[in-house]
Amino acid sequence: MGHDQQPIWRRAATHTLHTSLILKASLEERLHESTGLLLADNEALLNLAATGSLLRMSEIAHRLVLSRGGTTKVIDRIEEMGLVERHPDPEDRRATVVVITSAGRDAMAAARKVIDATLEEMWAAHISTEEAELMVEVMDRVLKANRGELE
Amino acid sequence: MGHDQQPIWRRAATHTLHTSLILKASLEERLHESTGLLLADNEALLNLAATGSLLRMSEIAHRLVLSRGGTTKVIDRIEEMGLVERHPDPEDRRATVVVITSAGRDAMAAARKVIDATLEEMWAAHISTEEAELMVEVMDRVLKANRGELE
DNA sequence: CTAGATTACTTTCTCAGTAAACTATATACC
DNA sequence: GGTATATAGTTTACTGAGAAAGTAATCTAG
Repeated sequence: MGHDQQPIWRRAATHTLHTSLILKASLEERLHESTGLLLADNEALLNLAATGSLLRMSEIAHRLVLSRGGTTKVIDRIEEMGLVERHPDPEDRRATVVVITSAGRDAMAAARKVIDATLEEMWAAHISTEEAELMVEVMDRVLKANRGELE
Repeated sequence: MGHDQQPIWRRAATHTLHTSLILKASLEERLHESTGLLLADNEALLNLAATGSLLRMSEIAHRLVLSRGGTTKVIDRIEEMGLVERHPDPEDRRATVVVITSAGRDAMAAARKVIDATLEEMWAAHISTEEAELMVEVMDRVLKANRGELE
C-alpha cells in the first residue's frame, strides 16, 4: 500500500528506468515495423554519418556500447540490406572499415522521421523546453560520472 | 563535427535512454554477481512483498511489463531458488498464485542493499534533491501519458 | 446441459546480444 | 630476425525475452 516512503533518488531512478523501457520498446517496434531496422542498426548509421561516413568495427562497438560479437551482427544485418559496406583497412590489415552507402543515408532519413514522430508524440509533447534542458544537463552529468562503467 | 544542432527534446531523450542503458546494465551485473538474481526477479519479489505476498502470474506479468511466457520463466527461476512458491488458486483452477517465502524476503533485502549502494554511487551522488523531484514529476507525466503503449 | 469462446498459464521456436574460443595481423622484446 | 604478446574481427555456444501455438479450466448462449 502507500505507506513505504521511498527516498526520492530511488523513485527518480525507477521512474526513469521504467519510462526508458517503455519508450525504447515503442521506438524499436515502430522503427522496425516501418523500416525493418533495429534501433542499434540506426545508431550505427547515425554514427557513421556523423563521422565522415567511415568507422572501424571496434569504434562502432564502442560508440554503440555493444560487444564486438554483437557489432559483427549489426553490421552483417545492415550490410545485407545494402546500407553499409565493409572494406579492408589498408593501414592495418586486421581491421575492417565500414562505410555508409547512399541507400544507408536514405534509410537513415526514413528512420529519423519515424523516430522523431514517436518521440514528439510520446515524449516532447509532455516535457517543457526548460525541463528538457535540465534533463540533458543532469543525464550528461550522470553519464560523465560513470564513464567507464561499461566498456 | 559539432555542427548538427539537434532539438533539445531529442537530446533529452537520447541522453536519458543512454544513461538508463548504462545504469540498468550496471545494476543487473552487480545484483546478479552478488545475489544470483536478475533485475526482473527482484522486481517480482518486490511486487509480491508490496501486495500481501501473493499474486497471480498474469498480475506479475502486468506489473513487470513482461510477456506471459517471460513471466513463467522468471517465476521458474526464483521458485527453483526457493524464493517463491506456486500454489493453485482454489477460486479459479486455471490460475496459479505465487507466494513469497521467507528466503525470498531475505533475498529481497540483500538485493535492496546492492541496488541502493549502486544507485547512490552512480546516480544519487550526482543529482540534487530538487532535480530528483523534478525528474520524478516529469517521468511520471510521460509515463501516464503513454499508459497503454505497452500492454 | 453442452458447444463454442475466452482466460490462465506453459511450451516451443526464434532472435538479439554476450562471452569465450579462434584466426589473422601487428607490435615488443631479446 | 624470431618468439611472445596484444589487437581486430568473426564464430560458436549460451541466455533472457517475445510471439505464437498448445493445454486446461471457466464462462456464455442457446
